[in-house]
Amino acid sequence: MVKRGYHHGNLREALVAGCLSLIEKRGPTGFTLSEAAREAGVTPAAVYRHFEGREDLIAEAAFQGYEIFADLMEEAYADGKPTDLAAFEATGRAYLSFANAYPGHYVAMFESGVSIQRSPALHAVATRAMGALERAAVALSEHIPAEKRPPPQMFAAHIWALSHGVVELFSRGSPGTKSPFPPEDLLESGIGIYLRGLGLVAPDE
Amino acid sequence: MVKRGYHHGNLREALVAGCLSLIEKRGPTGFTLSEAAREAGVTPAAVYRHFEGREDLIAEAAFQGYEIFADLMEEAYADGKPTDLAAFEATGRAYLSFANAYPGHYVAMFESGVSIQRSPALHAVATRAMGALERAAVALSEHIPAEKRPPPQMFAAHIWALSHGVVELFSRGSPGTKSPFPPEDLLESGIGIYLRGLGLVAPDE
DNA sequence: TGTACATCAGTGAACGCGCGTTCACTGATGTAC
DNA sequence: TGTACATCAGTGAACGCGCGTTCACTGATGTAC
Repeated sequence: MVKRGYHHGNLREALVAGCLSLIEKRGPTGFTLSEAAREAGVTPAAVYRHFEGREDLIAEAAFQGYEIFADLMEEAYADGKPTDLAAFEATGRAYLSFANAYPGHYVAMFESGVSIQRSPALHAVATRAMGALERAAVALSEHIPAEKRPPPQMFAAHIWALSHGVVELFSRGSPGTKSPFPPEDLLESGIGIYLRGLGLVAPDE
Repeated sequence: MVKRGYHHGNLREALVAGCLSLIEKRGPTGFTLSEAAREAGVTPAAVYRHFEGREDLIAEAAFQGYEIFADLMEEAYADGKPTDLAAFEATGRAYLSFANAYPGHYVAMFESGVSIQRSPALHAVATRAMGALERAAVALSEHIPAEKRPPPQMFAAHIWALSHGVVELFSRGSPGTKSPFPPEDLLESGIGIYLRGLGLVAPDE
């Protein structure tokens, strides 16, 4: 920690970090520009040296989240290694583990109300993240006989929705949350059954 | 509309209605006790004749939502008529159509941060709603050979998660939302593939 | 039917609060010569 | 190496705002006799 007297050193990142931890603790509502500043040991006015305002700070947090997320997704996909099937499953799991490992980023991205259209850069990185999942779906779909092959974007959407639902309902302490099963198992088994339904996994095992 | 002078007539319900429409328009964050009062043509202080405060108002809105939801789910389940399979599918669809038809309630229930444990009444009605889905899952599970039968709560959780994910990601104008498919189709096809994976639907059709 | 009175459901003024944002400022840092 | 100066990154006071909540109050309604 090289925080020194008058000049902070790296206020920009400190503010993002504060934003993330507040958002994680209290939800996107509970985040306050003033409080993030306070947490960084700085006057609220100082924030305006680095961001246009409250919204802009959250958007930056979301942006950084998407970058991490995109990296993780691409790493999970790994160009379809070892098999298209395994790679596809891995992207689904990557979604959940991202949500677990970066809860603040996750909330900033998906629950803060920040539009993906807010800036071209944000849009680009979000597209990159989803691109990995879509590529996985396309590769996988080629294992299905062409005449009974649903559009690959549909797989991607199904898996995305299932993962998001598991995260929102069972992985975070929101509503009733007497999670009957660990979220990992729930997602794993859900994806398994789903892939069987597509005829991509043997019905016996 | 029998709203008369000094006495409102039915302020309690008018406040709930105002709360719902605000929540629907602006999200759970954008809801203000004062504004709900204003919308009902009444002083903020008047709210305290009927509710303990802001939180309490939202909780009432959520409660009413759960009641509608529970009714819809039970109706969709219809004691397993005409078949266990059809009834199960119908409860999944009911989730989505509830979210469409009652967006304000939906947000109050699932995104406002109101805990289901807030009051016994709230907890009871939420349990009733989920009960329909669970009963549908139990009935359905009996069509699967006992030795390869996963726990029925797991189906219920999968379908719930998928439905919730579809709603959050593709049915409401939140993040990127260039929904590639209509949400109804997405959910329908997702459930279809899933049930095939369970061996409950013939793999050909 | 009329009157007295209790109860109920609102008012409106006031409070303290923390927010986001602006502004002129100043202390610290970096650079040219 | 030393000095002058531009630039940068903070301060702190101030602003107007709308919020949730409280309080003593008052107008409207319902009821007993």
